[in-house]
Amino acid sequence: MITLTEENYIKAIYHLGKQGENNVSTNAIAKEMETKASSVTDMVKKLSEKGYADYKKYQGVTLTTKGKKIGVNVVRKHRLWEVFLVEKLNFSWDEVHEVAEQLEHIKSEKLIKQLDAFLEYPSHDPHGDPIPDENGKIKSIDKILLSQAQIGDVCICVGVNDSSSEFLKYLDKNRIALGVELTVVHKEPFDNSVSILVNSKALIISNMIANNLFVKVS
Amino acid sequence: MITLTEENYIKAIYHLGKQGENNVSTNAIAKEMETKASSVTDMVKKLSEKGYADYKKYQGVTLTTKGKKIGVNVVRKHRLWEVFLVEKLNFSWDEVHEVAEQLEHIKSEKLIKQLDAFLEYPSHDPHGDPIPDENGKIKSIDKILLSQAQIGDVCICVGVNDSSSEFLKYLDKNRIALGVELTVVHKEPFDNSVSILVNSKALIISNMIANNLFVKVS
DNA sequence: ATTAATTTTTAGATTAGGCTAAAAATTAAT
DNA sequence: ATTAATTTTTAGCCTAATCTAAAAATTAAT
Repeated sequence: MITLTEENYIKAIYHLGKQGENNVSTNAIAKEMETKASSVTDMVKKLSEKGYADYKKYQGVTLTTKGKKIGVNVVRKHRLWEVFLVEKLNFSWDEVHEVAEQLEHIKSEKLIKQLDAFLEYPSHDPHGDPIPDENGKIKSIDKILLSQAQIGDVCICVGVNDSSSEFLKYLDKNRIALGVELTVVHKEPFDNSVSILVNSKALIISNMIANNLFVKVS
Repeated sequence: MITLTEENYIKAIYHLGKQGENNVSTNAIAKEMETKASSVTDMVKKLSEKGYADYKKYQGVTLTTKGKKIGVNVVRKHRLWEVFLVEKLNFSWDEVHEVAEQLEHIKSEKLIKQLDAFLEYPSHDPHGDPIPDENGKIKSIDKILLSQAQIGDVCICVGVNDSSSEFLKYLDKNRIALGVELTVVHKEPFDNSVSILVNSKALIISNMIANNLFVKVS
């Protein structure tokens, strides 16, 4: 049996390794998990012994197939629950993370299968992130950061890079949501800010914002 | 902060003390929690220190107001989740317990408030047990065990005493569900079995079954 | 009212996970 | 190519929750 803590470490490694491909450093995991590097070393050894990860001293860690499977499944559960919270329980997209962090650890195949069906097999979570299918397959759409879009581009907002409450509330305040159309009017070279047209209103967006908003050019 | 284990002990004490009124013995808790008496002693001391229970050596334990509040809230969450699983995710009443045992520990006021609304404020769970309201108030209906009903009584099945999967499957097999009408035809003094009419069919029910089925005489 | 049986508590160990401080290895900088 | 800085690991200790075995208290039985 896998413990809650092990599952959380696997999730962290999964995210840091971009789907668990690259070597992930001890310090990176420590930062992500808000714990000390020494604790990470211990846990990473254990994950390695249990067959969830490959680890060599001082070389960082990668997930095994078995570990990746767990990682992607936690992500699947997290995102399905987020959809549930927003669609069925009227949570807003900046409120779901904390609760989904808890719900993602509930163990029941049937629960997730039925939840998926109940939600009508959603493809993306409320932040635009793709929901892996039951085999762990993720279909990603070709999205770019708003900061990469060209002047004149008409695009649809499809996701956020940062899903912190502060950022999401900023977007709400400016009536930017997934599915909303944006037109790039001007890009200021001095500070890399972007002037856009959204909901037929002009809006100037800082580089920081533009770097955290995913769009699809239409 | 209360730990998961503490919460589970409180729940056990709550149930054993019938809403936490009576003194509960160490051994009773050990049996309920499937653990050793010595572990119970340790935990009960801790609950007492933390103000969730009153405990005197060799005298058993009772919940404080603070402890009862937690106990009743766990029960509320457990039963609401059971309703969700049956009503929305097509679980059958014998499949919900295990999953609800996990879901009952999710911490989020808003989650439960919204879930309650989403389910349209159910008064009872799928086994006929009442769902405490957000203030912990439980409205109990006047139900009796089928074994207590008199010959000629026409009654409605309103709950189960034992909610083990085996018992519930027995009921399913015999088309007995909550809301179903039963007529008591005969009570056999020799073995205390009960002959009933259910769905216009005659059925003989053992004393053991009759002792685990709650009905309301109409 | 003693003795016997049962229940409960204590004492001491164990396991999971985490921490601090020091040592070892790696990487960066002169 | 050494020295310096950083990262990672080790060693030793801590807390929560558990266990076993033995001791103490309570309850039951003669």
